[in-house]
Amino acid sequence: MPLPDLIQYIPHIAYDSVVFGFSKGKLKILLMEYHDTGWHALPGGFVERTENLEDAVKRGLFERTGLHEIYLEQFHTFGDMARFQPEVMKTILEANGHAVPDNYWMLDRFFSIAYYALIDHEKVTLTPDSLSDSIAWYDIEHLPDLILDHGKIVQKALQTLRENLDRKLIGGNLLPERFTMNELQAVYEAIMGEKLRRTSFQRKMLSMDILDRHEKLFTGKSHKAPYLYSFKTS
Amino acid sequence: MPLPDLIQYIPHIAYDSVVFGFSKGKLKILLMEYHDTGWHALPGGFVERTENLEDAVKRGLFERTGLHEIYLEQFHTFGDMARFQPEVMKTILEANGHAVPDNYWMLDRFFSIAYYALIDHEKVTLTPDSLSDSIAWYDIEHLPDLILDHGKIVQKALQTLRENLDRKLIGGNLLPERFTMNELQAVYEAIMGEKLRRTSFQRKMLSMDILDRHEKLFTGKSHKAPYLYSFKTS
DNA sequence: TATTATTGTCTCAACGTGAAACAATAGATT
DNA sequence: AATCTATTGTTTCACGTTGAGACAATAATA
Repeated sequence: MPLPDLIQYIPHIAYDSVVFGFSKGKLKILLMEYHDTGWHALPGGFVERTENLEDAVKRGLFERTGLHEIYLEQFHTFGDMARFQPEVMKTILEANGHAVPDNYWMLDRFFSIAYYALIDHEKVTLTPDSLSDSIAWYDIEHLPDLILDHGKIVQKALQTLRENLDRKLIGGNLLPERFTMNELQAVYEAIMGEKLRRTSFQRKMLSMDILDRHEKLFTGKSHKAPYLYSFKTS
Repeated sequence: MPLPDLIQYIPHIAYDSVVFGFSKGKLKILLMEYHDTGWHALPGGFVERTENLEDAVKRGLFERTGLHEIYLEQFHTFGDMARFQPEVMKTILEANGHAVPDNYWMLDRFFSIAYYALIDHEKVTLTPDSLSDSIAWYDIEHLPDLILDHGKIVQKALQTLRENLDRKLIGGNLLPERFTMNELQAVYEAIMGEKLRRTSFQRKMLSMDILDRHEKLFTGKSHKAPYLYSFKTS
């Protein structure tokens, strides 16, 4: 596979996405691992010459997760000189067997527009890109070191997610269509990083009139069965 | 004055700033008016090759307002194809007597990183740039039509400012060092676009323990004199 | 039938806010 | 000097929200 040609992309502009998922009670994000280097990075990409910015991000997410309809929110653009480290990209490309000219466009200074996405962990089919050995879920509390300023990007994403959690009622995007109140509470706790009071949480969620209550979920355990809920579509 | 050379700037990347001020009970923003065309636009600019993004924005704000220390917050990056209208910039440049080559870099597609700033209206010394007849304050409720998507940028700035107003306690940045409770309330009302209850507002502000109370302000009017307040520096 | 674990609901106290009353006071009027 | 007017600072009361805990309901087991 040859090096991508600059002609189809806009130079100096990239995006990075922080894709949140929820599994086994933990909040996780998607990370790529590049060939040989062992370096980890956020899934990102470039914008085509005639493509809307947000369409580029959606295209990249679809290629890696197989999902088309994704909850997506832009949260910050990173443009410090400190993130200009051409030797990082050069090393990654060379580890893939490419001969990289010194003036190759991917070695230029880039501004990265960062988005976070919320997806149902169960629905994704992960596909690495050509430069990567893997794309996989990593527990938000035990992340490996990330290249460039990607660690800072993750922290800012998490901060923004926390600030938006109540205001935008987005927690449900991390769960399947139907879920128990306990599962929803676990999502909120994983995002906020703190325990919440069961009764207050339930009362608050129900009083907001955003949930539909469905049938009970019988798990086989010897106790009262919880109801299943879904978010109202209207 | 010759056309700026691309060499010193990063192509495809611009910033726009929504500078809020408060005067005569009204919330205002700064707009440029370009020579001849009569077109209005947000004050913006480009990022130098080795300059941090935020430093570029501060540089532009200093050139136009004379202020160095400014409350500044990034809120969104605009990257739709719909904002790619090279004939707009071409018309502006030609109205300034420039001969514009078809491939001139300022006619390319640009991504604009938008910031809002809060400043004390009394402290600014306004200076137009070389392409503009004027830079002046415009009442947020009576803005002229703006070029490209600058109207949308203003609306998004205002929305973000409203969302951040209570959470970040930023209203004071629009006032002088010392102010009365009534003036602070007027700022909040102008931003939120609604009247607030005097007693609740006062109680809330005082209970947050963010204000220092100073001497009274005697205006000569025949009624009780209000105290002056300032935001705690700590 | 009793037990256990968990869920759904209710109660009460503490707190925050809207609405209104009340108290204080700088200058004008008499 | 006493009174009046307009505005500011404070207090009170009603009401809604939330934390903390009690209580009721129930699915499977002993």
